[in-house]
Amino acid sequence: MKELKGELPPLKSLRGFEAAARLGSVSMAADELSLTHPAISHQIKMLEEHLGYPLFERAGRHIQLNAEGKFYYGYIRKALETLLEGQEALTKRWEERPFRVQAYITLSIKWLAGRLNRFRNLAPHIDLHLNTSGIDWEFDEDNADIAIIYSDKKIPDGYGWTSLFESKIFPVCSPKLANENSLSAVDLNNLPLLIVNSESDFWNWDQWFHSAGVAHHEGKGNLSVDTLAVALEMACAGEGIALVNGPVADGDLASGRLVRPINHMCKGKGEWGLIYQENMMDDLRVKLFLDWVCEEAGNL
Amino acid sequence: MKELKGELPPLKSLRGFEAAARLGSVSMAADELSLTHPAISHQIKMLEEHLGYPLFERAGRHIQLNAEGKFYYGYIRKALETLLEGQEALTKRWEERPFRVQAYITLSIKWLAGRLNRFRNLAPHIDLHLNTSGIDWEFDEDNADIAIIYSDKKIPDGYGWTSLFESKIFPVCSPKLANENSLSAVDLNNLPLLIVNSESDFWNWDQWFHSAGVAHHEGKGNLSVDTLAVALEMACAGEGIALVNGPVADGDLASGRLVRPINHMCKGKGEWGLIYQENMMDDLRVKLFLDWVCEEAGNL
DNA sequence: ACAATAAGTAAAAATAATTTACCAATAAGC
DNA sequence: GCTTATTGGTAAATTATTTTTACTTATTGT
Repeated sequence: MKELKGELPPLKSLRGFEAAARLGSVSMAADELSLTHPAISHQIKMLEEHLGYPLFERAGRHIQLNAEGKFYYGYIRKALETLLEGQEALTKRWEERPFRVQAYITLSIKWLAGRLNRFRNLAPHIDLHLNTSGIDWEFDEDNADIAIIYSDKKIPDGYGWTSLFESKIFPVCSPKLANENSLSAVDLNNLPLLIVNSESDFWNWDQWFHSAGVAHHEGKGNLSVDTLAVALEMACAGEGIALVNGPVADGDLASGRLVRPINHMCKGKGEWGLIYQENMMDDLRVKLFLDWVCEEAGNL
Repeated sequence: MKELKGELPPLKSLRGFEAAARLGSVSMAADELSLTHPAISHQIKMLEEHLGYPLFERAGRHIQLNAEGKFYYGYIRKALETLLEGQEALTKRWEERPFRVQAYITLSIKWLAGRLNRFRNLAPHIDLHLNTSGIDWEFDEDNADIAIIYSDKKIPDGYGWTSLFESKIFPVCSPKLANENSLSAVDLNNLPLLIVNSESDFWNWDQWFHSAGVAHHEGKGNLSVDTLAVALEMACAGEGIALVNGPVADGDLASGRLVRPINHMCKGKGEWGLIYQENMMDDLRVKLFLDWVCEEAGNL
């Protein structure tokens, strides 16, 4: 796109010119724009001086556009209308822009997926984009407006945090596997564990065994997967024991697809919550989503 | 036309936004507009604050329009282009606007009409409008840019005056009438005089007779007309004697259609000249016309 | 002729824009 | 890997612009 060539008129004077031209009166224009009449008079003078010739006929105590003024008015009016139109269209576009929610894939499948229809009923005008593919464990503020994450770090300045679930770490497996085997923590070492290939899962298993007073020695027949969602599905299928942190197994426990073979539970270092940039609190959609998630989490 | 509704953006910031958006750089925009980069930075900030959301993505030390910014840019660009386009069209229109010349009907017929083609050759781009129908004896500044008039008044402030012809008052008639009659001023009282129904013509006859040392007594067979041009035509036809002031009979005297029955001539109170508003001297067309008329009048 | 209304003008006041001087972040060069 | 140059952002100070106040002129209506 090329550079604009030509000297633009004094832009501030355009409003005054438009109003005075339309109303045929300096005083009325001043009233409309909440200014005094000399201000309008001066604005018109500036514009006429910029152009080099008059736009109004001063007949007695009234002013009226002359032929050139009438001709010019059309352009000014169009330009100002374009500005307002653009602003309006932009605002509409802004209000309809996607609302980007970031959540881990497992939480999305096991907790969000079954609930999101309720949010969409609540706020059908919001164009929600759920982003689960983020490689990042942390809040990706460039690609999300809000995120549900598990964090054990201090929330940096400029970010808001709303707690959702406390960290509850416990093993789950299929009812069949639980019934066929004994129920002490030590015995888990002899069953196939479904290990998720992440630092936090390694830490969680260690922590759980440690808090149960049992040494965690790498058992045989363990399976490593890269997503908890997969591990849970395998647990349902009786392939082994998965360790969950938070609400991701709640649905399967309620339906009986999974059970807790041992009641022991420990806490992780962090907690589940919603994270967002503080200035996003002005955004109505953030407020709505935040309240809704809290309600769903039973955390009012 | 209805009032513009909606709050316009800070108009001064539009130029800065346009340049920065187009160039993708605050500094380059500042260079283009001969400002410093904080000025552009501030303009952009004003615009973003007015809208309530950002238009640029700040990635490191570079800026780039975001999706909304790109969308908005189209409108801003269009509005600014409309302003420039209007200005250009207006200037063109202004330069091509009619050049309005006021002249008495008789001078127009007897002096201007035969010469004007030369001016049109000289300045073919000028859209000359000759106005002779003005009832006014004086300069009608609302309807003319320049006028050729006879004036015996002081030229008011704010007006320019250029002398053309001195006042020369003398009688004319057809050669036939002149040859058939005696040639003394007294005798004119006995011939049919063609009196133009205007104060100045009454005064001219009186003045002429008085300066010739003859009493002017209302003769018989006089004819009153309302335009000197008609009186001159009647004089050509031998109907009587007309009195002229200035160059209006020069053409007919040269061609022999009219003669001066008596050589006596007197002066009126004023002179012929060009009158115009002083600020019109900036107008090239006024200068051109003025010079041309002076040349035609042999008054260089 | 007089008051009332509208617009123009000039100086003062108020407001807005720009610059200067600084900082922070990034990219490039050694 | 450290330094340097470039780019953008910020805040206070300066400068420029806009607006107002107070007054004048001109016209309209009574």
